Amino acid sequence: MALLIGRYEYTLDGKNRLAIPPKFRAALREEKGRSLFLTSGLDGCLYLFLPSRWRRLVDEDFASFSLPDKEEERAFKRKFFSEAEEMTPDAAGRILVPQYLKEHAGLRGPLLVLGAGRRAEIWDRDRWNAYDQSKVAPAYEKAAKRLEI
Amino acid sequence: MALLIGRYEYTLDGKNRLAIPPKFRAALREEKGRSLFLTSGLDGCLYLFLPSRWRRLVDEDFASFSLPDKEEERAFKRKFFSEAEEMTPDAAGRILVPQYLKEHAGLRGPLLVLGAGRRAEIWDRDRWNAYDQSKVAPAYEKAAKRLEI
DNA sequence: TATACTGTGGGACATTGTGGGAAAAAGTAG
DNA sequence: CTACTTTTTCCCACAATGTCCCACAGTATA
Repeated sequence: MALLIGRYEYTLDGKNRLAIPPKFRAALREEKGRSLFLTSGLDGCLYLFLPSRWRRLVDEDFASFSLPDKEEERAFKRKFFSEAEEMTPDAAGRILVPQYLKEHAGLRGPLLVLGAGRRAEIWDRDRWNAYDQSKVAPAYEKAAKRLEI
Repeated sequence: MALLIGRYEYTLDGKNRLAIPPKFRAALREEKGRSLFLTSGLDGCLYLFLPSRWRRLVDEDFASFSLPDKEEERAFKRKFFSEAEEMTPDAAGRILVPQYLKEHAGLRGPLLVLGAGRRAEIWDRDRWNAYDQSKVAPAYEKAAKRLEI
């Protein structure tokens, strides 16, 4: 599977449509399926998966996943599946962001679509900046030093 | 069998009819049978199964299911079958929710139909929100990190 | 400069959610 | 069994939403 990298800035139009970066569209064309999978992510963003990654997630990771507490496991699986959507980009390469996911990620103004390796992430730009300052920047320096980049 | 995912908001009309999300109807059309199976679910919701999943549940999972305490097993199976209904959507894609199931799930105001993988679930929206806050949110982050999504 | 592509907007059409009425079926009382 | 009432099923209606298609200005590419 292609690695998703890069940073792209878009806006949600009046109909809650979001453009997918051309490079990610190209990656999608290389895949077997035609649709992307959009879910609510951690730290207030949305996750976007290519079909191959989504299938692996569901068929392997998820199928064998269990928690000691069955009630917790049920709760997790409920949330995971109920806040996931299969979206096929329209002719202009856009997907539709459902209202509840828009709210989850606090999408108001300009958005960022970030490559994040095996997935992409969608952030409200302001929220990303705040998160970047408070969490990413400090961690990044520390980690980069350990890696000796 | 198709995975059922996504979140959809509806209301029960005056005749206790509930719309089925178009995507789930499409999944039903792919199946051999024409009807959905509705049962009382855990944690105060209703479960909704596609024909193929229901058959597997009854023929395999259920047939081989046993409890050490035979009386408990009998009680469970009684409840399971007696609170299950076979519902065929009408021309507008709605099913009829029996009174006792409506009460089991506390369906009063707006409802949610949630994709939950191999089944769908029907929740009173307020009840889901309470459940989400108290059970799902705490478990979610922990589990998502373990999965390394 | 010309060409292709991208991001964004908007209109036309189809589908959906929801309500209600008529017909059929089931139940009840005499 | 008959006459009447209630419930259920089926069909139609329609506003509102969603989907699909085309448009166009701006940018990058050749």
